[in-house]
Amino acid sequence: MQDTFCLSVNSKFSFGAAAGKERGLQLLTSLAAEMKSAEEDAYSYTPNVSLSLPLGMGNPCLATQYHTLQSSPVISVSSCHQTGYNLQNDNHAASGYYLPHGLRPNGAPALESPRIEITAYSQYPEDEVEESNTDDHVIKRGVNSIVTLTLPNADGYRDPSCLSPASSISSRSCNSEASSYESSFYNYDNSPQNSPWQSPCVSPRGSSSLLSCPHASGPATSPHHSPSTSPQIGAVAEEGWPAQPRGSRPNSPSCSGGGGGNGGGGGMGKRKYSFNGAPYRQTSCSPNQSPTPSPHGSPRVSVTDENWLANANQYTNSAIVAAINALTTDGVVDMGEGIPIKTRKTMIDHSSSMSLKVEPGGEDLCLDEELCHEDYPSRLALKKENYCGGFLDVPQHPYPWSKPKPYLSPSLPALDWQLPSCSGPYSLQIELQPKSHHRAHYETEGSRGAVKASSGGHPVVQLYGYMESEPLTLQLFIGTADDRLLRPHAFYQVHRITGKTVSTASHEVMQSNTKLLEIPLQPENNMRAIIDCAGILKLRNSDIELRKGETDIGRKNTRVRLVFRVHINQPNGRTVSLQASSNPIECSQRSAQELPLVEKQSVDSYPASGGKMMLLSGLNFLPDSKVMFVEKAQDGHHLWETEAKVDKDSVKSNSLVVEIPRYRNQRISSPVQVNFYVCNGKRKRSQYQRFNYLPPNVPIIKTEPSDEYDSLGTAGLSMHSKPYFSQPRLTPIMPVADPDACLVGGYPPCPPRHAAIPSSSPSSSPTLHDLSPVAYSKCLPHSPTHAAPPGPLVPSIQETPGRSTLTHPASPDHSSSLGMLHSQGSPIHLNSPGPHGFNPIYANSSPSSSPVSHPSTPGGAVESPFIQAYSPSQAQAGGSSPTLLREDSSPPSMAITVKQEPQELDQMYLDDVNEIIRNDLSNISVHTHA
DNA sequence: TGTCTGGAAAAAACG
DNA sequence: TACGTTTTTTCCAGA
Repeated sequence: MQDTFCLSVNSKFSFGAAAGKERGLQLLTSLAAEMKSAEEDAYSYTPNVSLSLPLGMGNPCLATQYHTLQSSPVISVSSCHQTGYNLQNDNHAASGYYLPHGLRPNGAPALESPRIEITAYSQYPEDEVEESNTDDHVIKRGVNSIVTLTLPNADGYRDPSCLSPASSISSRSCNSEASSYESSFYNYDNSPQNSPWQSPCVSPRGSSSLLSCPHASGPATSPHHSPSTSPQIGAVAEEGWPAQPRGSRPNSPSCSGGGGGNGGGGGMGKRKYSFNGAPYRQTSCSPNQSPTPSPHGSPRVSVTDENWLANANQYTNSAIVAAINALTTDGVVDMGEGIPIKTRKTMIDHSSSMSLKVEPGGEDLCLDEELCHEDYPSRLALKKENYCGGFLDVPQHPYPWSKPKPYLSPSLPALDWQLPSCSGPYSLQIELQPKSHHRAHYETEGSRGAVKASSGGHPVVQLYGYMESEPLTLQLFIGTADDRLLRPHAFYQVHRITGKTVSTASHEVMQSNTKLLEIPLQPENNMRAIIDCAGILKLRNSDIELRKGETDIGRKNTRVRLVFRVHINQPNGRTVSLQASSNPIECSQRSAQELPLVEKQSVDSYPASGGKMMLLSGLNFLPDSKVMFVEKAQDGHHLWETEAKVDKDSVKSNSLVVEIPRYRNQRISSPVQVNFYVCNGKRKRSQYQRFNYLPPNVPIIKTEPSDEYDSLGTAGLSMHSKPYFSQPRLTPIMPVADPDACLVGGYPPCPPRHAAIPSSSPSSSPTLHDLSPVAYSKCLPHSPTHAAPPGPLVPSIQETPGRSTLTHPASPDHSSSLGMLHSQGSPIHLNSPGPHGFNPIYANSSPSSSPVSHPSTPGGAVESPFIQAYSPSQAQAGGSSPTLLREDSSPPSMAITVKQEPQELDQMYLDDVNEIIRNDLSNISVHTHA
């Protein structure tokens, strides 16, 4: 940890030239020290707290502090948050709070060289590393706070409203980005107060113009180019980077940007865009240039929108917000963080013109930029000096109109926090799941359209239990679908689609480095939204991997999930935040065509004797497909593997019947969790699906989560929605970084909570969020209660004293280690039952509400199905209710079953990833100078 | 004309 | 280091 911090600090400072930096350093240093201890104690939390808040260490609930800060300007908890937010780090920040250092890199402090950071992180387990952004954040925050204090102004905010009408145009990344970055995006971080919605101002030029779409600038105007393409790169490429030699793909941002990457490529003539031409990179387009009319102008604000917008304020807490905002600006300092070094360098030169566009990875930049924009006046100075140090100078633009301050949600949970899908009377459900495959488009390509539903049409999301007349905003972002906790996907961004065929109004906003699509949920539509406005943009791996702090690798990391969130203000001032995530979506071209995908299974547990036929439904099954059952030890090595008998005669491309093999040990006394996968060839395997072998005497329980699948069921087999873990196994659970994590009160989680709710947080329901200043407090873990085993995540939600609960992403390690449950649908559910009071299961008042039932979701089941998963930690911890998660109806036995393996990773995935990471780390040095 | 798509070549990453 | 394979990214072209 220490190292990390140190590094961060240094790096940042190095960048930051700003005056006061030293001060900041000192502070940081001290903070770091504190944090460190804190971290030790509380994992990630520390960082956040640290900075400004002394609370710290001792304090169990950082979050609280954090929030507290909000209330008290001084501390600037909020600032931290915000800072984080502002910086892009929101997530991080947030996460940071909860996450241990290692978490995502995004937030990583700006190091001069990303590599360095990585190295530092390397210390930690992969997981940790990845997730850990926290530290950085912390630092940043600290820094920010320090620095920031001064900045306040929100004048400059961009008008969110302006956003991306372009999007429509949008398909093009440029636009999109532009929009997002420029107009559309709205960084929560940045602008806290106003909700973008509220101020729909349209920028005359279109914000985009400012940012300008790369297109214009781009030399080559290939249609494809997405202007926005990677901003950074673009900039870089165009100006800074001369053409690179082809062969090398840029690993470094530069490369990417440089285009070298591709551009480089081809000797062949295909890749036109090389640096020079690099269209996409063009992003660099000078704002001015942006030929593209900014979407802003776009009328997009429909009446509907307006209404919707009106709500925007919901979250706003004026005073606090204001304070926060002021603080927020700080983030500027860090802006550089997200940017790959090279890029930054380049950027420096470019300065203003480049501005907004950020590389994919650069989104950070974008954020930054936005930030810059927002506070422009004050910020600019900072930016350039500090953070930007040259990089992202954003041209100041003239936003004539006052920034719409988006509402900032200082208190809103970070995107990597795990939230429940239902709380109290509310239940957010995905009524219609997206197709399992959607080819994402690159910035260099045109849009590939909106994500479609498997049954045709588009995904549908509905909020149940909401009886108010005020419309709400549904947020959508692209999340991960791996074994770890659900978090924003670093390599994919949601892309706003507009056009004739799009019936749903949307609006882009940036939060942290993640683009969010905000969609109105209106009472007149029964709080139901058809998601026909969301496409998926693929960012180049090289761009993202170079990002500072980014530890995830993009290769083979092509599965994502649509993550929906809604924040409901309560009369008492609290906010209930719900989240539902879709089934995993394979976004690569090739994979979608060849890899088998198991979407549902008719049986998820059966006695060790086996013999029962299980129906699998999914995609790309072949007559030669094999189904392998595997049991792995916690250390990852195979304990047992056997090929199950596939009924060749019944094999269809979308369904397959397999006989459950006999387990190796017929005398198990407790359920044993194993995995199985479908294999079409050497490297063509599906992700692991979960399966539990039950002791002979245990009543068989079919876990069919839902009857829904029955329909599928051929032969009467009822299907479970996705494998528990399976694909996404992700997340669900949150490890709570701190066991003690506090939950915030709110509604009790979904009704059925078996688990007792922690007394401590009586009211807390994971879901709730308190906007109140105090709100997210983090609780430091003291309590083992949550059990999360030491590292492991606890599913959880935090409760802050009295506040809302959230789950945190577990620490990286944890995450990996965890078994997690994963709820495809809603991760949240999983939470640890016990301590936190979450229940895996929800009962919903709403019709379909219960997650479990999630009837609503056709796939609904899907969402919650996994529930079974439980958090290992819990299991281990014992304290928590073992129950866990079983969502379904799984038999009692299920409850017992806990997964023993905390984490089973998909080999294909994880193994590869791990290796890659290892390699990467080993090569870091190399890259560094490269 | 512009958006979507499917397909595939070229480049890069791996082993 | 060379080479084959796999994956990623860019282009092309048709609807």
